[in-house]
Amino acid sequence: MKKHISESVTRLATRAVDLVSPQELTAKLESSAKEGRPLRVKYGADPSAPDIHLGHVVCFNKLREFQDLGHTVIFLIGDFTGMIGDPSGRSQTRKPLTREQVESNAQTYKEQVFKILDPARTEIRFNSEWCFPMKFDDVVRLTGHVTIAQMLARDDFAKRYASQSPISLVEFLYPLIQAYDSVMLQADVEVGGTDQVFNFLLGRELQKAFGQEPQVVMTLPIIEGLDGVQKMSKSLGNYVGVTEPAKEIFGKVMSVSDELMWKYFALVLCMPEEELEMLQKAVESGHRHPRDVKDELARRIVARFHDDASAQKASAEFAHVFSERQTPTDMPEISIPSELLDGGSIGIGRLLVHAGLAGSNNEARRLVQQGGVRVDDEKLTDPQARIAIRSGMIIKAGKRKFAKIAP
RNA sequence: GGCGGGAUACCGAAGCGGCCAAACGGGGCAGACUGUAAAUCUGUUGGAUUAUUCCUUCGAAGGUUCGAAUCCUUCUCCCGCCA
Repeated sequence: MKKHISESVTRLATRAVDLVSPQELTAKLESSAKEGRPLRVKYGADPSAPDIHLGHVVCFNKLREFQDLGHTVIFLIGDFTGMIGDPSGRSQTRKPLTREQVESNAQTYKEQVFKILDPARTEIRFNSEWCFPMKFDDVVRLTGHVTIAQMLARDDFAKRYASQSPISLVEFLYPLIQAYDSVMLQADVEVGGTDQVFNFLLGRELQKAFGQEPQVVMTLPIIEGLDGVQKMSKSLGNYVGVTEPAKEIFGKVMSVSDELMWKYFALVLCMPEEELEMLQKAVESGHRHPRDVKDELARRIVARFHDDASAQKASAEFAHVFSERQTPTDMPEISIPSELLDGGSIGIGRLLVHAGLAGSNNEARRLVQQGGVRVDDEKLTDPQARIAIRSGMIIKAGKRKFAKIAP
């Protein structure tokens, strides 16, 4: 029994960046086992970004581990915060949401989250439940638990304060709300990215103030997105969404840099440490080509969110298009309205724009001048060229954009 | 309440009467290379136009000038400092 629990702790602590504290986690697991009461593991979600991507998956994997040990995940949707937005208007990503938007986002979340989490052991909650009924005196009393010095302990606040950048009072309130959520949920554990440590720790403080046993805080690494530098996020557009088509997921993963792919193996696929090291050694020694390893990564990720067959297909198609430079097996078909045609032909610029392969005539011209356009595999260099339209004709713009003239 | 600083293209940031569709960096796109949509290097990056050129863009509205992102007026918003 004891041994069993220490194994659980070891397993749960794997790849966690912070764990406050292993002793407390052990104690909680013990009392959970003794009382037959599953732990309440909190995960807070932003209500405005319902596209779950690989960055979230890192945390969900961990939550799933808790579930596999019989514990309950409380998936908290921060709809209160979402509906208030950021009144200071500093952050464009924080536009106030309506009730309807929140609900439809929650629905989307459910569909996506259960690709990883076990619905039977997941509780979905909204913080508007307790935030909206609060009276102003409740709020003021809540603020009494925290000092400015504590707030300024948070790294980004400290930096901004030092550099005389603005810090809105609302921004002080958000961590407080998050912390209060932990109180209301009586969370035993809170899991999230490393950027959340401060907020999670504040949760502990507040729980203590409310006479609760403080939650165990567990943070996981943040993975960089496709650009390899910034954290994966929807607003930066460098993400791989779990509901994207197999082809897209595959291609996006293939565009991850060689160094970064290891992180994906570790955190998205939860590859055991020893296996990961072996793989890395195999690449370093030249036994395996990084491209092939990345292909494996991409296939496994696709298989996880779709299935093996789609993964194989995506891989084959990728090789077909990018390694062998063949045209893809399927591509969007376009038809040219007769009013755009002049004697059965059309200017290349207009054609590219119409096909959605270029955003403007100027862009189309640039594309042609740079040698990025091929019609039926023949490179065009003259931006003024006129194309005699023929059904089945294939237009290629850049490396990966294709269109076919409809019959 | 007093004083000062600022608002520039997707983002950051120069420019401070004409050579400014606007330096530079990031990002994006394209090309070369590659068993990768990695890395690296190169080019490109408002719109219309075959081109000459024209149109929109430097917080908003007016004004000065042959000519304004650049000067003046008013306005809006943001930030800091002191109280």
